[in-house]
Amino acid sequence: MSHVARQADGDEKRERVNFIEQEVLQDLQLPKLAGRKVATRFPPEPNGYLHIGHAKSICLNFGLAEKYGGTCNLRFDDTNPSKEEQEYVDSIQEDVRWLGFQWNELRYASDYFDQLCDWAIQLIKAGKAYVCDLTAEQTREYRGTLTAPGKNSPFRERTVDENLKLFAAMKAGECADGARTLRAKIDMAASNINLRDPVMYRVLRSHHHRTGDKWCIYPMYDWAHGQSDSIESITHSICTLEFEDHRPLYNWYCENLGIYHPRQIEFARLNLSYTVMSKRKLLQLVKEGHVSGWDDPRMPTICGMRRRGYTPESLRAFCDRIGVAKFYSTIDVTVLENSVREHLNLVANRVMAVLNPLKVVLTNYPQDQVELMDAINNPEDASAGSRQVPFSRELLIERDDFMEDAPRKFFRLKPGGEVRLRYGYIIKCDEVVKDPVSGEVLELRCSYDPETRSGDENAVPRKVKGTIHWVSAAHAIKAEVRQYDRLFLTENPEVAPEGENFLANLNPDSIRVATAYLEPSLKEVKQGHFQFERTGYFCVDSVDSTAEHLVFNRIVPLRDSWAKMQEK
RNA sequence: UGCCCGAUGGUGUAAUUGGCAACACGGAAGAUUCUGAUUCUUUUAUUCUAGGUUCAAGUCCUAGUCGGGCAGCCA
Repeated sequence: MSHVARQADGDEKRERVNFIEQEVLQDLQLPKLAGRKVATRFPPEPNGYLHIGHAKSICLNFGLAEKYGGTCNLRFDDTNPSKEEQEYVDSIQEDVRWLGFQWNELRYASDYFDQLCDWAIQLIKAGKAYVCDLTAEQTREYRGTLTAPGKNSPFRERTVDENLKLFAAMKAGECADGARTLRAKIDMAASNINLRDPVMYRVLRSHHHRTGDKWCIYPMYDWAHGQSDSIESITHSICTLEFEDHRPLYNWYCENLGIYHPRQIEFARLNLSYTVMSKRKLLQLVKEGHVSGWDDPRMPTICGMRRRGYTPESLRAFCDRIGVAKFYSTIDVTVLENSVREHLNLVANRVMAVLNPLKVVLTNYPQDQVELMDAINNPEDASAGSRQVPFSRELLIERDDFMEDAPRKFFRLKPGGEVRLRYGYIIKCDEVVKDPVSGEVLELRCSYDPETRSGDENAVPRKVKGTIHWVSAAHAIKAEVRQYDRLFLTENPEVAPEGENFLANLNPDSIRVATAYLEPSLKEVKQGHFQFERTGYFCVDSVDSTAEHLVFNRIVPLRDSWAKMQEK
């Protein structure tokens, strides 16, 4: 009912759309786009794994198409074979699908290499492109600086015929790598450096993951991207802010080629606190073994988050929540974590698991008796049903749930105190057994109140302040539990002490492995997300967990207001 | 001493395009609770600076401040 009310409420409110969506909606009214639906593309370079920053772009591009009945292509920007690999092509497709999106068409910039080449010849013939023999270093010198204009290349005024001939030679493999380039003839004095006769083609002998050894010249990003968009009839080419300066060039190519001209719109890429996002740094973490791989659950990669147990729904909700703007902002990781909790709370079945055990003996409970207690699987979802959990004389509880010298506000077990065992009985702590030497608490001897069985209609309605989870010692199954924490200690890992880099900020305690005791219902589990009651959300590790050796990853802990209180 | 872009509560984004600054998250307080979870209620706090235009400016103009991007044959 409240759901309906909320919806009705929402209908009355103006829908909030980001600035890109606004522009798109307006553009669609233009005569140029008459009768057209929005068409976007997600254009990753296959030189690394996708991360949460890409998820923002994916949600934006695919989301826009989805929302307005348009289309979104997945296009690999594979114009630089020296850095690109099939492995990445595969993982990117898997990640996009996993996020819940379907591309209209799967394309590659390399699909357009022939067309691009024809267009280059067209520009040469129009006197708008020339072959340049300057070395890379000379090219840089001639380009000028941010404050000083460049000067024309001595090869700038070659004749059309000569350019045609030389470009053919480049293409035919008659030039050494780096010996020549094809450049657009624009303006060496332009205040925008991208317009100072940008390189269109470089000579590069490198095996391409799709075209093999067919080409020895490869187009630059700027020369490929806009035309690829144009070929695919993209209406809106959405990219990150660093390409803002490239927009005039994007436009120049489309205009001078006289081809359909999509509109490029830029937005600020995502920054997350306590993590790094650059491909170079992520690669370094992997290569140097600071993490176990691209899919290490501590990585901000999509595959890392997937293995960690984050759900596509939560990632999409997160991307929705952070909005889209041109302001370069940093989102606090807790926003991500809260999105994850929000979804998991709805879908994750509850189970009981003890991470740090303390033995409890119920002295007045019959020696060999075992009761099966009914436990609700998910209070948020009645259809999830219930299960039975064995209860017996010897139990394991969480060590943190007992305190010998407890403060007033401590609602859990203390000497002489009472607590409810979740789905069990109320018990009273009668005796604390300690190691005479170390003083360590070895076990608790308690008595249970047989009149207080959970769910029993005849039970006496007693209330106690606290409820704790437990497992039956004899029935519990062991599992390895990996409790993850943030990979970096500092909010912005890029800021490192003098002479050091981001690695100095690595959290040495970002993974903590423990042996946990789980209720037996988890015995045959192979996959899935669970809430370990009162502890956190956990998932079966997709890589290392086996029937003989269960491994769980902590996705995210539950909110803990007790811990927060203690901090004060 | 170039060009381009940006600046709204603690954080992130809105503001019907010049008309009462709002939404979410977080924080705080409380209620409910057999999870110190969830849920619910209440509450907190905002337009970078200085001028100008206007009945009216977060929005327009001018200047400044601060932040970011750009000098790959990377994307």
